[in-house]
Amino acid sequence: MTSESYTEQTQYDSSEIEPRWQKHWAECGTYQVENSDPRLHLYVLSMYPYPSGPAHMGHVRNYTFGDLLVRYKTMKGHAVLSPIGFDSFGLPAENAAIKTGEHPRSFTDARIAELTSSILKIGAMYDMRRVTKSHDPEYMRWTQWIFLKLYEAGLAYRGKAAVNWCLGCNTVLANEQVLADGTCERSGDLVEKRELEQWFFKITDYADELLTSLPEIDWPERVKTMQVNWIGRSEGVDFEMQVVDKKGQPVEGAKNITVYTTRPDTTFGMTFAVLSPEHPQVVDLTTSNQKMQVENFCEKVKSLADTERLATGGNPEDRGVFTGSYLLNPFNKKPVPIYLADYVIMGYGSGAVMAVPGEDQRDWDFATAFNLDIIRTVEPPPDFEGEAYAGDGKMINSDWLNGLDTKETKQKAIEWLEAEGIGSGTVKYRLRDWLLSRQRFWGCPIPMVHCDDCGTQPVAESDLPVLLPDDVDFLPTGQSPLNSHDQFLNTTCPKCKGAAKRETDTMDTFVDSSWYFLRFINPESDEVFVEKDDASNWMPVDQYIGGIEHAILHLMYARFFTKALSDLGYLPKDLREPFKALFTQGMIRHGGAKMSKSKGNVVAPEEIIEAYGADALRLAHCQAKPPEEDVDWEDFGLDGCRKFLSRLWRLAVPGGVEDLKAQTGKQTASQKEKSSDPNAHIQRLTNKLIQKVGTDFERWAFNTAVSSCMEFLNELYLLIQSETEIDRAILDDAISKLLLVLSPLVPHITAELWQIRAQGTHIHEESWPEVDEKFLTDETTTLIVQVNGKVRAQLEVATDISEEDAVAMALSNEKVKTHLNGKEPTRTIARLPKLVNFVVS
RNA sequence: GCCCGGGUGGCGGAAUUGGUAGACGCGGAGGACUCAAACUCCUCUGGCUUUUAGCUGUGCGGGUUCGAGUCCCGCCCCGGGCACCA
Repeated sequence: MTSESYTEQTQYDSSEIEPRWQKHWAECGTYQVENSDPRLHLYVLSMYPYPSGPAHMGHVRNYTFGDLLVRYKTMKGHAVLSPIGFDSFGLPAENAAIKTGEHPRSFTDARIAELTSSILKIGAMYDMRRVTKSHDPEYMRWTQWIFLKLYEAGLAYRGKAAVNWCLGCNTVLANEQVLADGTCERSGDLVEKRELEQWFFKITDYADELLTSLPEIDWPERVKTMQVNWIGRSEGVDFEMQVVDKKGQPVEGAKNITVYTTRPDTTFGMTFAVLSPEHPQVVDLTTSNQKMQVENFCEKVKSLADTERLATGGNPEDRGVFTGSYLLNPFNKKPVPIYLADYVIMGYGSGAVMAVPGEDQRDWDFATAFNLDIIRTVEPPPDFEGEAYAGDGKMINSDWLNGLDTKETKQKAIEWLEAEGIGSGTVKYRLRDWLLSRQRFWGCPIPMVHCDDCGTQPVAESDLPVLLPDDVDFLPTGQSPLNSHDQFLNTTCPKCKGAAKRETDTMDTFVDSSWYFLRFINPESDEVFVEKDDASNWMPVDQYIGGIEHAILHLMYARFFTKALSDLGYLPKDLREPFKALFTQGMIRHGGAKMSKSKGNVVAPEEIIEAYGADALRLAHCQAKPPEEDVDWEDFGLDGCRKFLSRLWRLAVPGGVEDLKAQTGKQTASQKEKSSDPNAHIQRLTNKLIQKVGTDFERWAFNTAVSSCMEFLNELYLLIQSETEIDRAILDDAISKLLLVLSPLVPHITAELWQIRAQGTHIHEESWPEVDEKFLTDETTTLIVQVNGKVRAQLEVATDISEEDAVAMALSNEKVKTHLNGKEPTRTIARLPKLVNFVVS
């Protein structure tokens, strides 16, 4: 076959090439790794997808980046663990069941099949032997086992609390799943507070470590900041105050009130105290003539929705009420009135605060409304008046603290309270325990049993997993069908063997996703959920990739699980963080809006793949924007990407070079400056390309990696079409290297070209090409000549030019002469071989 | 209010250490090929002007420096997170 006829016959046809290679990779197990692999282990993981059907563009973006990294790191000689699984429990399957009657299991299995098939069409490769699914009985068994271990350790408990109830989902939610406006993050429905008995994980035990170990992990700053905010650590002091009468005389039998403050330094300025209306001592503290008003106020607060209550603003007079009682300010021994206010909540600190209107704006507003004293204890800047001063400064009106600055006062005040035996420095967190019960069917059952005689008992390990029944009617009752399923419900008590009822709550699906990355390591084991030694070899995940939407929920929970399981001895002692590095890819929008069915702006990846090919789509994802930024579908240069691939094909296909060269006579030859030695030039460009693409891959700069490849290809086109004589071996080597560096990015076309160029090997078994340093050093470079900082000339000079020569050359340049205007430079700055700058006055 | 990002041509973006601002792609203009068109290939493409050249230009105002998109100070705008949390 002559080269001409080859190019004519084999056009670039992605729809033929891509499925063929995908099949080949799957059959050869190209991206399967063993735990015992002797190469350096690397764990690259994309976030556990919820199977909602065929992949959407967000998935494509995620898996394109992940796959690129897996392939690149494999070329670099690592054994890369690249698994995938499915977060297959959750509400959509159950809602569908209520609508159609189809069991969530078969519904979910069908969605998983769709998602798997479309992920493979992207050309993303995984070790498919390691697939896990949350709803798999074997997986459920270990989820329940972990629950029991946490329960034994006191890290899972049942407790009564005012919890978030989503009216749309008919279940409770974790604090993390409620948005700031009081709606459900999933359904958008209103969330209300209900007093219920629920299961919790004691994540607060780890509040401190979750915070302090953040600096050690390589995560985006903003994700870490979000976690810091969410944990909400504050340092302060708890101290007690005595209940007194108006004159400061102790009230017989009254219990002391504990307040929490972060500003003990300002205590001399406390002119009143405020309790939460839910505070247990409210009734005792209310005097008879204030009784009516207090009761009315508490009623009103109770009727307020959480969102209304937490809303700032409103009339301060309507937001509080006097109880009639007083507390003794221990610093100045003066009585201060006790008020109730809706903005003080029982769930934080002790539900009681000291009010220092001089240094707290909220207290200032309250004091103004109720005509209470305002005493400044920190000297505000001059001309500062009419509002609270929350900044630092010198202490005033504070007796023995006067004259000190804010910071040392704080310390002194805490020491004094501790010495007096009425208080101690404490640290508080905003983080609450993780509420994990869900009143829904399609989740992992909580393996507990309620016995009338023995109370709540854990299911025996040997009886795991507790499975979900198959014969279930899904009715729109708002009740989990488990509540009315006798066979599921009735069981025997693991302790007394008497009749007992099963727990009908299932686990939050975030429980499933808090340990799945561990299961990938030993997916087949029925002895352990993960082998400690293997976990030690693979964990932590070297590169985790996913969306910013999981910044708090999933990422915090998974960190908690890892720490807890490590402390309990089921994971290596030194494994304290699950994800060493995290990359959060940007979201995809379309026409400025989030892609959604209701907006009708969804772009189906499979259609794009049909029209342009998976390689073009992958390329477009990498090229359009830096991967961490949000990107609009309208900014995807699919045509440009497809064009690039066609140009690559034309060049690299056997006979392509000759074909291009044949056009030269008819074409306008390249206007670009011809290099004195085109062969050396190509070798230099080739080696620079390898280096550039490699470092760009490492630093997640896929957009510039693509640019460099395009630039390189353009340059080859020009060189071939110019009259220059090029050594064919050097040119072929350049093309081969281009294919190699592109192979993680566009795996199909490069595999095909590699094969038809008869390289004799499979490109995805090749190593990353070595950079030959000797080609990196340029002999000449462009020297910039500036006069007063403005560019006046560019000179081609030897890279090792001396300062003397450079300055002489620059001075003899006509343009430079013109701008020097006959004057002697007062100063000459030389940064060789890049720049010479003459300063003239 | 506090804490993170970010602001560069018509558009997406590049500039990795303070040293040619606008790489690469899209869009646009012109040309070659063609009977013609498409494809393909080549050239040009921040703005202004008196266009072989000059001036100007990276949200705004200052500053440091021989030199600032990059560093410092003060603002404006956009995106995100947290927020009566005591």
